[in-house]
This record gives sequence, C-alpha cells and structure tokens, in this order.
Amino acid sequence: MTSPSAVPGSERSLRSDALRNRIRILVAAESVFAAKGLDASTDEVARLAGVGIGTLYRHFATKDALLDAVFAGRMQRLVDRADDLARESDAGRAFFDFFAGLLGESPRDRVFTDALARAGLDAEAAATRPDNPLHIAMAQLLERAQRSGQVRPDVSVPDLVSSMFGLVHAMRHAGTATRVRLRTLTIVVDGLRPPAGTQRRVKASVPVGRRRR
Amino acid sequence: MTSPSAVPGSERSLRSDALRNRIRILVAAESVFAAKGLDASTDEVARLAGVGIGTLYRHFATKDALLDAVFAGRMQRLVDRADDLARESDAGRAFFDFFAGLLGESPRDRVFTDALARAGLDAEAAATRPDNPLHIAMAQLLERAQRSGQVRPDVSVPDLVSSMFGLVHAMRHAGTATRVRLRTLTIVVDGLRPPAGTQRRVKASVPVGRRRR
Amino acid sequence: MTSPSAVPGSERSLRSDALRNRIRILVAAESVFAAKGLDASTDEVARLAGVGIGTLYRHFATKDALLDAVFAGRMQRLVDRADDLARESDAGRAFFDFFAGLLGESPRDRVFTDALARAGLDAEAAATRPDNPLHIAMAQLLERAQRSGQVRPDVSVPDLVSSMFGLVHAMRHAGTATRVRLRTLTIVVDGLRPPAGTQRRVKASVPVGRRRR
Amino acid sequence: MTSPSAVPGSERSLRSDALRNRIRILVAAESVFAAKGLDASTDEVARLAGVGIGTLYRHFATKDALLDAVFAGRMQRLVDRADDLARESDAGRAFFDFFAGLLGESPRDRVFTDALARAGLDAEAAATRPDNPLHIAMAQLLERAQRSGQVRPDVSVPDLVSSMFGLVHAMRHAGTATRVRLRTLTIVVDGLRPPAGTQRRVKASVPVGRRRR
DNA sequence: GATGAATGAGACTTCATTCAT
DNA sequence: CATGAATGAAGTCTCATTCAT
Repeated sequence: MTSPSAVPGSERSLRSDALRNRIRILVAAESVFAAKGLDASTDEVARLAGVGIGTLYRHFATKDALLDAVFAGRMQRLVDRADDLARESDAGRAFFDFFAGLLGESPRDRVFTDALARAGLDAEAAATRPDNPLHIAMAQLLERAQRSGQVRPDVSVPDLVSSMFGLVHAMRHAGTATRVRLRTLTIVVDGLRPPAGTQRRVKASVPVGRRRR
Repeated sequence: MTSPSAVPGSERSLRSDALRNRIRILVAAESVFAAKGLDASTDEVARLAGVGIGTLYRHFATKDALLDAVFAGRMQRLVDRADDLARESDAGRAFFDFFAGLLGESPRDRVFTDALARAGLDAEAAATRPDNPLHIAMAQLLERAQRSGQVRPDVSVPDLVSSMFGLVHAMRHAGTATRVRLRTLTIVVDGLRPPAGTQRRVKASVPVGRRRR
Repeated sequence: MTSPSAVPGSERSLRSDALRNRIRILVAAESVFAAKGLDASTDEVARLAGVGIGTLYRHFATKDALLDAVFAGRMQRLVDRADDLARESDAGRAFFDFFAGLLGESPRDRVFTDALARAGLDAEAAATRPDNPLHIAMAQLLERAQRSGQVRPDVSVPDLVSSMFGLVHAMRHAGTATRVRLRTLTIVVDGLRPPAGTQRRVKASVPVGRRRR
Repeated sequence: MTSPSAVPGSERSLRSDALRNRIRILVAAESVFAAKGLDASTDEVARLAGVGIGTLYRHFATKDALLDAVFAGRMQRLVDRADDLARESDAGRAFFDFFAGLLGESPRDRVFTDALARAGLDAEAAATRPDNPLHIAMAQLLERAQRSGQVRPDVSVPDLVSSMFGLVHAMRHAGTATRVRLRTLTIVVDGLRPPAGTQRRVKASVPVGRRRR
C-alpha cells in the first residue's frame, strides 16, 4: 500500500526532493478540490502545497492532468479497499462492507464523485475496457457474493458501479444527517440482496475460498 | 399543467415578444447547461437563443438567476409529475412509477442533478423548510404507498429524496446502457419495498388489495 | 424668471404633455445626477421621471445633451440670482451676497460644479466668447463693486469665475462642517477686498458712499 | 525623499523586473487618469505601461486599489513638499510658498483633486482622524506662520485644506491662462493674511526664532 | 529544477442607444 | 408620441499557462 507505485506517475525515478514536491502537490490538490470544488485555482493548490506555481506545472502539464492524478489516487484507495475485502472469508459480508464503507467517504467533497465520473468508469466505456482495476476488484467481490447467494444473481459489475456512483452522490446530498445517510445506504443494500424466496440456493458453495491474482 | 404559470417568471404579464424571448433563453440555457455543464458561458446561451447578451441579462439579472430559473423549471416538471401520480388510484404503482420516470430524465445532463442539489432540498435544509413543493408532493406519494403496504415503513421523505438524487446521478453514469439503467433502477426500487415477512401487515387498508404486475 | 424661456429648449412649442414630460425628465435628472454623480444611468433618470427610456431619448438625443440641459438650467438659476442682485443699490453688498449665496448651493452634489466646468466658462474660452450670460451678469456685479471701492480693482471676471469655481468645490469638500464652510468663504471674500491702504481711493465715484454693515 | 519608501508599495522587496513594471504602471496610470479622468479604462493604462492587463491586476488587485496608489503617490509629493518647507526659517514665506506651489501642480488633471477628495481628507473625517500625514505637515506650516503673525489666527487646518482643495480646482478651471491663475492664487493668499489692523500684534513674539519640537 | 511574474483569452455584467409595438 | 425590449460595445477581473530569472 505504501510502495512507491502507490503514487501514480512516480515510476520514473525522481530526485527525492522532486518526489516530495509531487506528493505535496497531490495532497494539497485533493484537499483544495475537495473543499472548494474542481473550479478551485491551481494557484491555490500551489500555495497550500508550499511550492511555486511553476513547480506545479512542471509536475503536471495541465490542470486536467493534475485532476487525473488526484482522481487516480482516490480510485486507488477504493481499489485497495476492495482488494483487502476480497480476502475476507465471508463473501457476503465483504461485499456489503464495501458498500457500507462508502458511508464514510466524501462527507461533502466532489473529488470522489468526479473521480468516479472520469476514468472510463461510465457504463459504456466499461464494455470496451473491462481491464479497469476497480472493475476487476469489484468483479471479484461480486462474483463471490453472488455464488454465496447473498447478492442477487442478476446484477453485473456495471450495475454495481452505477449504484455505487449514485450512492456516493446520495451521501453528498444527505450531508451530515446520519439517519438519512444510513437509511439511504440500507435501501441500496437491501435492493442488492436476492429477492425473497431465491435467497438460500447456493449458500454452501464457498467452502474452498479463492485467492485473487 | 400547461397554464401560463407553468413558465416560471411569466406571472408579470410580458409583451408577447418579450415572453417569447424569455422562453427561448430558458430553453437554450437548459440545453447548453445540460450539454456543457454549468460553467458554460452566458454568451453561448444567448447565441443559441438567438438573442443579444443584453437581452439575456434583461430577463435574468445574473447568471445565477438564470440557473435558478432553469432549475425551477426542471423541478416544476418533476413536481407536476408527482402531483399527477398522486391522483392515481393504485398507491404503490404511483409511487414506483415516479421512480421509474427518472429513467427517462436526464440521459447525461447536469442540470437536473444540480437542480436537485440546490433549492434547499439537501437533507439538512429539508428539516427546517419542509414546505418545499417537491417534498410535499413526494410526501403524499410516500404516505399512501406506505399505508398500502407496498413501501417499507421506515423510509422518510428525505431518504427518498437522497435516493432519488443518487438514482439520477446513477442514470447519468449509466449513460445510454439501457440494461444498466434498468437494473440500477430495480435495485433501488426493490430496496424500497418492505423486507420479506413484513410485507403483509397493512394490507387490509387498501380495500380491494392489488397486486403489482 | 418663470417665463417659458426659462426652460431651455422649450422654445419650439411643444404639446403640453410633451412639455410636462420634458420638465419631469429635467427635474429627475438634476436630482439623480446630484445624488449619484454624472455616471448615474439614463434609465434611472427615466424611472424617477416616470417616463419610458424612449421618451427620454426623444427629448434629449444623447445623455450628453441631457446633461447640457441640466447644466444650463443650473447656470440659469445662478445668472438669475446675479441679475437680481445687480439691481440692489449697495454694490458691495450685492457682490459679496453673490458669493455668500454659494454657501447654500451644492451641499455635496457634482452637478453644479460640473455645470460650471462645462459651458465654455473656463478661462480660455471666456476670452473668445465673452457673451456668456453668467459672464455678463458677473461683470456687472464686479464693475459696480469695484467702482464703489469695495472690491480690489485688479480682479477680472475670469478671476472671479475661477474663484467661484474653486469655492464651490471647497464647499463640497467641507461637507456639512458649517464652521469650515464659513471660514473658507471668509478667506475668499476677504481676499477679494481691496488690500489695506488702497481701499479709499475710488471712494468718491459712488455718489452717496455706503458702508457695509 | 528619494529613499525606496517613496515608492508606495515597494516595501516588500520585489524582483527588479516586477518593481520596474509596478512603477511603469503607476506612471502610466497617473498620466492616463490625469488626461482622461478616472473613468479611463485599466486596459488603456496597461497598454501605455506596456504590460498585459493581467500584470496590472497582479500588482493592483482592483482598479480602485490602483487609483488609491496613484492618489497616495500624489499626496506623498505634496506632503514631502510641505515637510521640506517646514524646515525653512521664514515661517510666513514657507506657508505661502506652499500655496504658491499649487500653481505648478495639475494644469488640467483630475488626479490631484480626486486624490485630495479621497483619503479621509474631507472636513468631517478630519475631525476623527487627525493623524493624516498631510494634516500633520500642514498643521506645522500653519502654526508657525500664525505664531509669526503672517497668517490670520482664526483659520484651522481643515479650513486650509478646503481652501487648498478649492484652489486646485480653480487652477484646473483657469487652465493655461497664467494671469488668471496668478490672480486667483493671490485672492486666496491675501484672504489668508491677517486682516488689516490685526497684523502687527504677535510679531515680536518670534524674536529668537524657534524650532518646532 | 524551482520560482513567481507576465500574459491574454474569456467570463460576467452594465449601459447608452435604437427600434418594433 | 410613448414605451420598454433589444442590442452589443466596452469595462472589470480571473485564471490556466508560459517563460525569464
């Protein structure tokens, strides 16, 4: 999780101070964009990062490139969590925990939602590019949960992503009203469960347990 | 529904040409903002409407005022539909039709979602200002559907609004993938149904008792 | 003073309603420009006058033309007062009363000062166009006062106009500080008196010879 | 007088090129606003300064801030002159030289007059904020001149400022007519002298010649 | 590599003036 | 003649991006 590859774009070895600057910029950017929206100025990001604007543009050719990097970082955290949960023994629990985790994300920021909106996650792109890391991670969670009979069998990964996308926005709308947040989550979670009467069928099939990768 | 008051701001009688321009501007604005986001320029709206920029600003003192008007129009359509459905005899069908209707709205635009995001609909504001027309309309739909036992009794109007908000965003994410759109809707709709085993309780309150589908 | 010619531009006979509108516009313009400066909009003038903007432009082809008319009206009042005073028997008193009258004018408005600044009253234009009504009126006041020995003989009408112009601005600067207003006036007035020792010379030319106060 | 602090805003050390631009902008602004009035566009200032409009706004956040800086520069020159004169041995000469110096200022520009009009110099503000540099400098000139009996004892600093304000406007009105300028100055100057008969009184009180402070 | 000053396109908005009703 | 809706030039200001130091 903390290996260098966790910082996107850092593969080409950078002088340590340059790397430090890059990270400071990313951290500042996430904070600024989360607080003030994506229209916040690059100047403000640079200021918070404690670097000159020129330095920011040396690391990220474009504001858009910076946003992409921020989004990628955010997505990575989500993928990491999905991967961690995929190792859980209880497939259903893992699956629903993933959704429940969204409760904690993004009290009010637009970074996460926009991160999901970009990055080729929309349903159309998903068909042509099924190699998206988040897709892969979610596919594992979903498959196991479905096989264990705890998730309705008729949902696919794109459905899941759309639902998750909607849920995150709903959380943003619900704001700090805990009750509302909770019940909105419940609605989606219950909607993902198998309809009454179908529920029991496959339950015993997970004894072996499978590993990713 | 088609009375003049359906066009926001038309209450003060305007010369016919002025009214026509006002409408053209609103239509253009909805289209432009839907296509390019709320950052699209007022110039572009004026150009598409075929009026000078001065005319736009004569009708709407501020870009924000224009956005408000666009949002209000969009909300009004939603409220109108909710009101229409409130007159349906089958409470459950009316309720779920309302949600199903969101399938048709907003294939990809940000106007509708942002319209919902503004206008004091967020959960916190809802507590203090329960007089919102959409709230009232949805409250009617919800109450009746709950009394008929077709919607789980533990959801409140704010939960519903958050869910709807999320669903609309999910629709935007799903894009034109009809299957995904449909299944995402299904998840939310099923999540709104009473959990298995609770279902029967209130049944008798709907005289004849009607089955969905 | 109240003859039709007092309203500049009304010479061509206008229908009575048109004339009334013209006057209402002028009155409104003076009030608006005095309160908000010459940058106030023509729209605001029209609104206060209770006429449409089109009507304003029918009467005054240009904002500048309107300003000229307002200025002319203000100047006329000044000229009228000078003419009235010219009929006073005490030449010195008449002269100084004219200056003292400026105390009352323009507590804070820019119309009067700008009226003076325009209308060919600057010293250079005065040389080529000595037919300015205000010049003529002030010339009479000055000449008589000088002949009576109560005003220093070395000042000319342009000097007087410049002094008056400055005094009016000084009044604007002094604001509502009565003491300051009064003393500033005193300085100019005393500066216009004949220097000590020169005073008596021309005395005999005023038959009776009168003392101030 | 020529220390760096004479350039307003240069206190924070700027890169030499930035400082040069700042000065070019200020010089251009003074010239443009003097020639065309305060309504002249910032674009024109930038053009004359040979910088982009963005550079102008980097140095001065607002047109108003630019005007303030221009005004402050102009005021500083006036204060500097007053301070210089305050060191003259002949108090009366110093005092009247100060006024005579206004002859040279501002043949036709509005910058100086508006600089005086702003900056809390109006008579009302003066009462509450007597710490204005110009006030202090003029107070010194005035006090000494009054003590030496060469200026009437009943004028205060606000009176003086109002008079000066008026005089500067009068100069603007007089334009290039040297005679008029000179005589208008004479009127004010003579008005500031002690009235005949009072003149001698305090004279002997200055025998040794005293230094301020 | 880092810095931050400079740039200028482009956004929003105002207002004098015109013209169809 | 009166009206006020329409027009668009022009103004202030922002901000992504470039470039000299």
